[in-house]
Amino acid sequence: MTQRGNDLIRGSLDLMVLSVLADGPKYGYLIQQRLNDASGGAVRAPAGSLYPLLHRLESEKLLRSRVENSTGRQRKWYELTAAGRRRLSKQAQQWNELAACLETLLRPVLEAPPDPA
Amino acid sequence: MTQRGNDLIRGSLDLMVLSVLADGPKYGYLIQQRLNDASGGAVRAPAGSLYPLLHRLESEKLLRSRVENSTGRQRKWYELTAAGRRRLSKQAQQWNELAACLETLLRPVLEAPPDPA
DNA sequence: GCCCGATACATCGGATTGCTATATATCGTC
DNA sequence: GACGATATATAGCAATCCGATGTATCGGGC
Repeated sequence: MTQRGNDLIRGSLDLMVLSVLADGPKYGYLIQQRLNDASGGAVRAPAGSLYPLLHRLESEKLLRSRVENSTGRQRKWYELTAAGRRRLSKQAQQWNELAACLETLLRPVLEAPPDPA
Repeated sequence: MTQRGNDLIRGSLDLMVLSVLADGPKYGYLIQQRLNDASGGAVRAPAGSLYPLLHRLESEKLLRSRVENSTGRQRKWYELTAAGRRRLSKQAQQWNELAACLETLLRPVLEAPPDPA
C-alpha cells in the first residue's frame, strides 16, 4: 500500500527533539506534547518513533538521562550534553540551508497563478 | 558505523523534485543539476537515489515520462501530472507548517547567548 | 584512432530507518 | 473495576537509502 508515514518530518525529528530540550530537561511524553503543541498538531511523534530515537541520541552521547521514580509514576528525564548542544547548533545551521533551498524552489510555485483552466 | 546519509534532507526530496518540475519538464540528470545548484551544493541527490525516486513518483501517477532518442543521447523527460501538481501544492503547504514549527523551536536556540562559560 | 571525463540512465542489495501494533504499569475518577 | 490519560518500551516488517556497478553516447585533446 506504499505507506509513507510522516513524510516531510523524516530527518528533522532529531533536530526537533534536540531543540525542545534546549531550554531544560524533559521526559519522553512531555517532549511528545511539546512537539504537538509547537506544530499546532501538524507533527506527530508516535511513541514507536520517539523512544527509539531518544535511545539512539543517548547512545550517541548527545543526551543523558536519569530515571525518576519518586512520584510512583516512572519518568525518564533527558538532558542535552555538551556534544548535544554542539550537534543542535550544527543541525540548526544545516536546517537553515535546507530551508533556504526549499524557499527558493517553492517561491515560484506558490506565486503561480491559481490555474484558471 | 551508523551511516546516516543526507540526514535532514530525508523526506523532503520528493517535494524538491516535484518543485523543480513545476516550471516545465526535465530529465533526471538535469534535475540532479538543478537541485545541486539551488542548494549551493548542500543537497546531494545521488543517481542511486534519484532514479528510483523518479520511478516511484511515476508509478504513483504524479509524473509522466517520455523518452527522447532523436539526439542519439537518450533522455527521459519527466513532467508533472495534474495529480502531481496537487501533491506539490499539498506538500508545499505541509512544508510551510513544518518550517514554521522549526522556526518557533529554533528561534530561542539561535538567540541564546554564546555561552560565556 | 583512442583515451578520458562528462553526460545519461538503470539496478542490485546490504544497511538503515520508520512506525504500527503490542505490551506493561500507574493514576484519577466515575 | 472500568476507562482514558499518563508513561515507557520493543518486536517485526515494510519501506527507504545510496554506494557500487554496468551500459552507452558525446566531445575534446593528443
